[in-house]
This record gives sequence, structure tokens and C-alpha cells, in this order.
Amino acid sequence: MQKQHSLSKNQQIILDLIVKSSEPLKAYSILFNVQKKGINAPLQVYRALDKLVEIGKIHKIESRNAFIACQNSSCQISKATAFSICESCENVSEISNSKLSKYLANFADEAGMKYNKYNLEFFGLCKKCK
Amino acid sequence: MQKQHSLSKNQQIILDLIVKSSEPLKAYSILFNVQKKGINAPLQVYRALDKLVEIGKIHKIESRNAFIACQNSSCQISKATAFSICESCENVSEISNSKLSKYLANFADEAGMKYNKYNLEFFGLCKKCK
DNA sequence: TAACAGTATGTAATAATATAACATTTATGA
DNA sequence: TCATAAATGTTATATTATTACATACTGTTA
Ligand SMILES: [Zn+2]
Ligand SMILES: [Zn+2]
Ligand SMILES: [Zn+2]
Ligand SMILES: [Zn+2]
Repeated sequence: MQKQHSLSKNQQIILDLIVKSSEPLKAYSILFNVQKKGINAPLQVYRALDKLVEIGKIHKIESRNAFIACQNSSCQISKATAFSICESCENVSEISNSKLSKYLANFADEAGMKYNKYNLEFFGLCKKCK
Repeated sequence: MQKQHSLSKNQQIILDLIVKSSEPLKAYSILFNVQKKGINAPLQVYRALDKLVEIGKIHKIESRNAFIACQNSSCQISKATAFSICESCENVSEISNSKLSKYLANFADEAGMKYNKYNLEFFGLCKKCK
């Protein structure tokens, strides 16, 4: 068992918001939504986001500057992330596919470089939009 | 043969700068460097960057908000990009591996979604840094 | 308990990245 | 030459993220 992180107040507030959101949230949208809970400044949001990303509870969708709750229970996957992003409705879902993650981990081994993380983003049209 | 894009003045200036750079360049660093050529405003830079990305001459490294020249001659690859990024020296190189690109294209087909693009970023330590 | 280290918080200011809006000019092709 | 698309120039502004510094909380160990 890995150490359980007990989240701080700000971290928990922000994680709760992200978890219950159906879409990726941007930092300033998060800020707006938690001001009634006493979080007033961007830095408070960014610090909580940094920590939540670090421990794998959330992921940053780099192409969108937005944050989504991890949809896998595994902590390890936070260093091996893959997402599918609809360019029409902006729906984002985390891909959990063991063949894909094995393939990419092995690919990393083959190359000269020592990898410790990857992030993959697929773009296209979701079922609703195509 | 595909249509050759003849680049405009601003596009060419900015492409030249990116091509001769040994590292990914950020938009405002580009702006600073091309001011002596008469490009004065951020928007002029961003418009050229947008176009160069669109036609595949450069790619955006999403995790770094920086731009790198395409290291493949192929235009198609601009919708199927993979990079390795050293977290120590920030060296970035474009991965050109037909097995990888085939694998990812096939993966896209398998899923329910119709993909038209992907971007993959590996992070680790390069040969010099490990 | 007291001391300490590590983590988290609060606040203000500012830096860095990116786009909106509008007027004008240049390139391309029918 | 006329119409259209693409590119440019300019100002202002929006969005995303960090620096700097002071303070408070949490868990561990002497
Ligand atoms: Zn996850
Ligand atoms: Zn969709
Ligand atoms: Zn390329
Ligand atoms: Zn390196």
C-alpha cells in the first residue's frame, strides 16, 4: 500500500469541484467557483492544483489548460496519461487501455532516452458529434 | 503533390528564426527577436505561428508553450506528432517512428471515436543528463 | 511539552501567454 | 478589373501562471 495523502482544506475543496464537474475546468473558473468557500487568490488555486496533479488525483489537459479528475483508481497512471478530446463539444475522457500503456512504456525503453512520464492526447469527434 | 504554401513575409521571418534555433522558442521570445525586422506586436507573431502550425512547418510543444520546427519532411505528420522532452536540459526532439505512428493510428481506429490528430509527449532525461 | 521540519495558507503584485476588435493592404484567380 | 481570401498593422484587453514575503498548521522526535 502506498501512503494515503490526506488532503488539506483547499486541496479538498478544489478536488471536490473538479470531481463533480462533467468537463475539464480551468484555473480561473475554479477560482470563481470556490470564492464562496474562502479561496480568494489564483495562487491558492494553482498550489492546490499542483499538489493534486502531483499525487495523481487530477490531470492537466495540456492542450486546453484545464484540469480533469483522474478516472482511474491507479496512482501510477498519473505518469502515463492518455486522453481523447472532442474538438466539437470539448468533451474529454481519460483512456485506460493496458495494451496502449504497455506499448508506450516499452517504446520508451527502446529509445535511447530514459523516460519517466508520457502524455498522449487524441483529437477528433466524439460519438455525439460525428 | 500537395499545394506548396508560399509563405508570407512575417511567416517566413518567424519560420527562419525557429528553424535555426536549437531549442523550442516561446512566442514572446520570438517577438523580441524579430522586432528588428519590423514585427512589433504579439498578434503578428501568433498569427504567423498559427499558420505555420496549420501547414505543418512547426509544432507546438503543448507542455512548454513553445514552438519547434518540424524535423520530418512529411506534411502528414503534423497531425500525428510525438516528442521526447528532457526534463533537465529541456532539449526537445521530434520522434519519427513508423511503428509508433502506425500503432497510434490503429489505436485510434479501434476506439469508438473518429480521431483526426494526436500529440504525444514523452518526458525523461536525455543521454547527456542521465 | 518543546523544538523542529515540512507542508500549507494568505495576500499583493506582477509576469507570461494569448485573443478581440477594427482598419487597411496585398495576393490570387475568375 | 473585379471579387475574394489571406495577410498585415495597431491598440487594447483577456487569460494563464508565478514571485515574493509573511504567517500558520501538522506531524515527528527529543
Ligand atoms: Zn488518471
Ligand atoms: Zn463531441
Ligand atoms: Zn513534424
Ligand atoms: Zn537533457
